[in-house]
Amino acid sequence: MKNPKVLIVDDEKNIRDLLEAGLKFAGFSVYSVGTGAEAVAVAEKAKPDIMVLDVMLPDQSGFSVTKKLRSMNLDLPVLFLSARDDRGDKVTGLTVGGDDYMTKPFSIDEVIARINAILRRTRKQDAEESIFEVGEIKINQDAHEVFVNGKEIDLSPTEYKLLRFLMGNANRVMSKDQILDHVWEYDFNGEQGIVESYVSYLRKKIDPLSKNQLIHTKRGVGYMYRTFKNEE
Amino acid sequence: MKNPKVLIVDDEKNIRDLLEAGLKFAGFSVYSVGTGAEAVAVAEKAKPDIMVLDVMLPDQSGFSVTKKLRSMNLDLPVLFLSARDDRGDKVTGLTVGGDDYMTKPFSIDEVIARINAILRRTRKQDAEESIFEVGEIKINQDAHEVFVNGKEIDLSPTEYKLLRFLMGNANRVMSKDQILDHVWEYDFNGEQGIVESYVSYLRKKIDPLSKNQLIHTKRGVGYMYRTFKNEE
DNA sequence: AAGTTCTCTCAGATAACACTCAGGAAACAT
DNA sequence: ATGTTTCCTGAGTGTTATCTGAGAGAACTT
Repeated sequence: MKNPKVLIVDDEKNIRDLLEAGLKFAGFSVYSVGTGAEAVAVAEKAKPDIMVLDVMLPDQSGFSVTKKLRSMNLDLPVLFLSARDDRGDKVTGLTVGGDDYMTKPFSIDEVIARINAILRRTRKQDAEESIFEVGEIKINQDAHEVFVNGKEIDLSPTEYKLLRFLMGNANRVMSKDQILDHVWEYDFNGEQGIVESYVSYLRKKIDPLSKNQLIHTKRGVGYMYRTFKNEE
Repeated sequence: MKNPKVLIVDDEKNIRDLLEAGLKFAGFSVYSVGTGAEAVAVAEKAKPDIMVLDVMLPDQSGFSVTKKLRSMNLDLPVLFLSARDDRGDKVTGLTVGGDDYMTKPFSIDEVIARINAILRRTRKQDAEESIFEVGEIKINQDAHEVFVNGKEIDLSPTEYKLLRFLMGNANRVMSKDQILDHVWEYDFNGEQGIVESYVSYLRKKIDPLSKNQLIHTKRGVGYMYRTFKNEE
């Protein structure tokens, strides 16, 4: 499948726009609605491959949306979103089969990663590996494992996300603001300094095992993961 | 048989939807009805391979449904569902032949496991063993026996389900929420702490007999059953 | 009826993590 | 060269995750 179709259902327009922009950029066809009723209508018409669904909607619960769809024989995997406080009241058994869910706030890249994981899992035929290899580093995204030239290194969740983001944009300078937007949660209000810190942590773990310098500083611009070395 | 057909009979729509979603994902063709009368009608027409049947239906008891079907020479195995309070009922007498039954609330994965067990039992020709082996651990699902490198260990039901779930998703990190959803009953509303406790119990029983560490903690992400050592 | 097993909760200890800050080094501009 | 900006990194702090043991209560055995 070339361009998987994603249906976003969330009543907060901020979040919807955020997701829409991020997912479009990641190569998905995006439909975006604010209510459960619209979701059912669009799902029926557009036949999306996956749905990103807020558990708490103004008109009905996300759970009832999936029920409605399933009763219409429109079976599609769901990535549920829930506010952190909804924790207790969530009806367990929500995530059957290949579904998954995450709590707000999230980072966009995390959403993309989970969507890809779900699509990979539900398309059983072409069960392509979740191996992501760029240059000297290989990431097993299912296992959250990172190998530098074959040797495993242990990264914290934030370090892992940062590395994945840089690798996903290899040979392209990413500004600290871009990194903050993608790697940190969408409501994070910190300074760019934290990016510097985490780049530092990453280097400390990667450099001892790498032949070339992999994470480059572009002073005044940002950072870049580089797979080859030419001049400079 | 590629896609066994399951007929779900339960008057509670929530449960029906839950089962439908879970069983569809598990690869079954699903028919779902809410009354005994419908059940008879659909069973006659669709010829399902197995029926999941609530003991207490609004129009008639589950028992009378099976009687009716058998009098019509439509013999199919049944997985009975009963509420916990129906305990005293003569449910035990109901299960003849390859039938089975379980009480609500259940975990979806348990339902799927039992359905597969029944189908395996009733299809005598390919009487393959229900051995499930991943890495150093082998599970006999019929006997509920677990062997670590050939030595049997004794697990409680919950420990067993947890291990089976992790093994079924080997080499993939499962979040505590996912584990809760799949291993615990559908209405369990407890905290993630219980997953930690049970992982701890499992390790205490497994680790003394295993060569490598099998259950890995991915801090901030979840747990993973691993079948290979990282090298390469 | 008494004992055992099992499930679940809770709480303390420990470790890991996220983040901030500040001094110093490096790159840049003038 | 000199001052300014930008970056690196170690130290420090508060927070969170994880592990584990103890114990209450339910359920099952004997």
